[in-house]
Amino acid sequence: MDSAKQTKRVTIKEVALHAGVSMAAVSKVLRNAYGTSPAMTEKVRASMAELGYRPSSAARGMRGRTYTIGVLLDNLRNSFFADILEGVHEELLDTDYTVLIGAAGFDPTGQAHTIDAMVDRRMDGLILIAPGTSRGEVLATAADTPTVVIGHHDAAEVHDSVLDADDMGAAMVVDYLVSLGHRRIALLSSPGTKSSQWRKTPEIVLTNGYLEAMQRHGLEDAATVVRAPYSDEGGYKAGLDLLSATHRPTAIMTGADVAAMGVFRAADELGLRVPADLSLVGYNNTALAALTSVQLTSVDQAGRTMGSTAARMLIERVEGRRTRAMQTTMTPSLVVRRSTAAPAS
Amino acid sequence: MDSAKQTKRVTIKEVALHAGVSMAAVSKVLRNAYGTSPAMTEKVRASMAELGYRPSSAARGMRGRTYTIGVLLDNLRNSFFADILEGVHEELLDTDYTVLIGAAGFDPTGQAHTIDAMVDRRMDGLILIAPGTSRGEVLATAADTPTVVIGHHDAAEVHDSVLDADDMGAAMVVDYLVSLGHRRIALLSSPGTKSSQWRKTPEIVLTNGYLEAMQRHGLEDAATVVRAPYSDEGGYKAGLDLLSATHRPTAIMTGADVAAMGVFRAADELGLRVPADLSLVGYNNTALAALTSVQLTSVDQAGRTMGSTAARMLIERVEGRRTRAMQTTMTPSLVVRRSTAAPAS
DNA sequence: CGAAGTTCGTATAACGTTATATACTTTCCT
DNA sequence: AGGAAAGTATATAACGTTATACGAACTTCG
Repeated sequence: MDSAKQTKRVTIKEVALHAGVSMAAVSKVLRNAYGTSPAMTEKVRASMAELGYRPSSAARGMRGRTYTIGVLLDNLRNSFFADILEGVHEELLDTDYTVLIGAAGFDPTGQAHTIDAMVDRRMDGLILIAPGTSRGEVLATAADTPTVVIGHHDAAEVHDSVLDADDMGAAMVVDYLVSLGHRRIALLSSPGTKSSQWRKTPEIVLTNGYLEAMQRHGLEDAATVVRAPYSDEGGYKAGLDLLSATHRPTAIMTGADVAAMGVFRAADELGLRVPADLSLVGYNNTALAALTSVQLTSVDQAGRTMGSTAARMLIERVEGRRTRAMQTTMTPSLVVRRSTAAPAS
Repeated sequence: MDSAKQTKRVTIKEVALHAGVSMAAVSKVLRNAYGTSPAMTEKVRASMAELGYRPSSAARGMRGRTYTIGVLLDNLRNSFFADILEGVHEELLDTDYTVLIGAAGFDPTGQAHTIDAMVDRRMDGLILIAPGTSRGEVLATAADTPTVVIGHHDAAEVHDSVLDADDMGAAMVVDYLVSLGHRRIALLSSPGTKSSQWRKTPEIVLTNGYLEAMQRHGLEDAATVVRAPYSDEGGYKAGLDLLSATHRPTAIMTGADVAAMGVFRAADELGLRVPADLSLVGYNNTALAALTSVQLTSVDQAGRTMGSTAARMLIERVEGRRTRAMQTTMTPSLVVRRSTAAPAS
């Protein structure tokens, strides 16, 4: 007699009994399936409400869907992901789907585990934000579960993609900085995962865009690319390296706002002022960049739109309204704030 | 012949066949249940590995557990939550449990939906971070599913709690500001949800701590409390109000770092410098506060420890090693940075 | 040496849904 | 009127696990 633990949940059977119909009928109403008269639907709905019926996702998952969408991301600190998530939620607000997020860390193994966990839970669809897992694993997963990959530019027949024209973004930054008079413009990009088989990760596309733009301006000799994790610490270390070199750059662009903050810290420590001594440009235009005390020039990626687009594409697939893979590319835009200026001559 | 869609998953049955044992035996090995010889365990494990077996969480959920822990939070932008999450992940790293996060928004209805969704999915345990849902709903959920509530100070027999001594935190801030010479110290706290039945939400406890401390210093007449959502926008509006009043405060403390950033923006717009004209104190000591260009004095809450503690308590309950409810209270500490100074005389 | 434990393994009934096959009514056309 | 087609509702076999009950083979011990 353990003080009435575990209140028994109402099942489809009891609803059927209460409404005076078969279990199959209740199931049909639940799924909006064909073969239900308005009268019966109404009756069943009423019984469900009265009894407080809630379908068991576990049981549903054994045969049909679970009405769950999984979102994989590496960490919660990058507020660009919060933008994307907002878009996903917005799109799925009035549907029966629930969004569950897996924060898998930066380690590819951990990410693979999380993806597996989502598949084990029979999630209906997956949104993978710049997964560090090998391409092969993602393709294998996507073969069985509808998947949208955000970030990577590699097209695939088996999954959909939403991405940002990062090459264009890089070019915009370089063009802008050159127009201010900068020539020694360095890029801080992410190291990426070794042998992940992705050929066009965001950082690779970004780097190519940067190099092409530098070349276009005849600045190929002034181009410098350093690799560091997109974090405050990563930006700090790379910033120290870059800024203590003999011919230090007059401008640094980073692949993420958070890394730019680390560069800022390094500059501060070396007694360099932004933007007087160093122009700094971030990427993603997160809330961080807009802070009064920060005012970081950044590239906006419309994360919210990317999220809602990904969600819409995913549901189309889940519900079988589309079988062909597709890619959506967003155009970035430059947001100029106070971290950039003409170089000291 | 749809190009071999849906690769058939390996089931317990096939593992049993391959290992030459019964399904029951495989299930036992899977659960580390009693009644398995080392030899058989080894054999089954080998078969599972060879066939690439993965248990179906849906099927498991129908009778036993799902090995899933759900974490409810309102939004992803508050990086204090990321700290908590890190602690949760850390604690659960070497276990079979997977953490799934629901970002439910600030709306109580949305949060209730998300909690229901987690229960529908038969999650083994729930961690609710300062839920805005009514206390009654939380108690009802906790009666069936092991639950840890983070933030709210209301004790309950049915769920565990992890909280921060917010009254002490407020007192520390007031004491410090008074020691600097401040007298007109305002508090910006969260509005909280109407009729949520929680009597001791973090913001209420914080406010009480603040009022008591002001009183202790004989400053009850100088006490001002304004309520605004913990967001940049909320802080901005409240900041404008406070700082454009005739007798404006010389110091403002906020219940969240992110709100302090909004106050900063308001001060900037009014031509007030921090800390010369206004001392500003945040709460949570998020990464935001530590940024070079921000340097916000804040109260550290040891979010990571709160997360790992919550996870440990939850697993104890899930695995039935404890049935009595318990509360853990953390002691906050003040981190002084450059946003506070003596008031201009 | 037989009774009473242990230990290890098996058979099988749940668990709560979905989807397929089927039966019974109507409605719609010649 | 007669038969096909369309519309409704039902019965029931999965789905992949877990947990209980039970049986068989060993030990232990008085």
